[in-house]
Amino acid sequence: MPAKKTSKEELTVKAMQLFRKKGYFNTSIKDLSEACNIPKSHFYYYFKGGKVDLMVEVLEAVRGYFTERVFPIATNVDLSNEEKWSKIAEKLQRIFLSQKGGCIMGLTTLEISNAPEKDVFLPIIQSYFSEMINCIEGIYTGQPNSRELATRAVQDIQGGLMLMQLYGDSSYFLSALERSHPNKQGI
Amino acid sequence: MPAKKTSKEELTVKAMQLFRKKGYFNTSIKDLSEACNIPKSHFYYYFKGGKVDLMVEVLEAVRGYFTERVFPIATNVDLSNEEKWSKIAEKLQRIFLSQKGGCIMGLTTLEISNAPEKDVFLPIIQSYFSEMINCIEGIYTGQPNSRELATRAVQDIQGGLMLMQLYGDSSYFLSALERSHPNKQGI
DNA sequence: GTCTATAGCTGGATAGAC
DNA sequence: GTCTATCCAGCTATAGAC
Repeated sequence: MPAKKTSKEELTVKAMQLFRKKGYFNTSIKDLSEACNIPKSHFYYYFKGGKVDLMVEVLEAVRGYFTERVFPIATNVDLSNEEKWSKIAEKLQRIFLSQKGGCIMGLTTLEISNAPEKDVFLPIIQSYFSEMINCIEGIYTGQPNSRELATRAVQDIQGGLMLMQLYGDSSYFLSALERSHPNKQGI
Repeated sequence: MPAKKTSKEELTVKAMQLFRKKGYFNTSIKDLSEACNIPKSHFYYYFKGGKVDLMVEVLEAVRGYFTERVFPIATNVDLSNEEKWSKIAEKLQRIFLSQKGGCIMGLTTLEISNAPEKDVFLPIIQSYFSEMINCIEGIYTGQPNSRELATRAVQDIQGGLMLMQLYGDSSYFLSALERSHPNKQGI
């Protein structure tokens, strides 16, 4: 395992934590370098395109994590829909409650959607949310309007993450998870 | 009507539009001054506390608008719950679809909730969302769990505004409004 | 690959003329 | 009240030694 690869991954993880907490525009390369105990210029060695390049790497890493570790749960044929959901809900709780800060995808969307960087960042985030909606839709099999229910679940969760940040109270997020349980989707 | 008051209001409105589109950290005093065709220093005459002070004024103006013009619809005794909701939904559509940009309250929450400015900004936004939840709860009278349903509606709408920004498609927001109709809250 | 040093610019904010 | 001029801190990014 080459040292380069390891270091770049470490920087990406640290950057993710900071972007998630403080947002893209309010996180400076100086903040990052101090959090990593390296000189600022080191970032420009690994991320030739500067801050934008770094953010792309971060967003793709987050999306990749969900694509590989979270969303595939929905296609596991050995699990019932209830089991799939409880496993996914557990993962989401670990991800969004384990550290301060909210959802980097939601925050970046709002920060960036009217800025020049949108052309680079938004496509990655769009894939992320499309995959998430598809994932949940797969768990709502049998419902005639499974697509709308899945979209609603994602919106509810995303709004819950926002109110969680606002009031410092995780119950908004947790309630959204409960409401999104496949057992509760009957109309 | 003194000239001072008028000018300050104009600056506040322009600032609101920019903050809503670009966010707090990515909007500079220079951006604002160019949008208003005045020198930068002019802002510091009206808003002694600088950018923070200006943002407080903006957030309070937005909150004030909803408190005076939107939320009172829910307590109008001449209207049925359906009528109340359709009037409120109409207002929300005018507010959130008439111009580019999303919800300044949601964006600011996520941008600021781990920054020093949170102590000044978040209380105003908290009042705004608490009033909104109360407002919708008042329309869900008769439902045993009206509070949870109202909270869900706010989260759904807020998530819808986010996906609207992300995909450039207002149907996420509009679907949330439809789902939040008091007629559809039976369990 | 990792560092120091610094360029070059833009940020928020202020002083002071008018 | 409104302007010009300016300060200084902070930013991204690069050059170049080691």
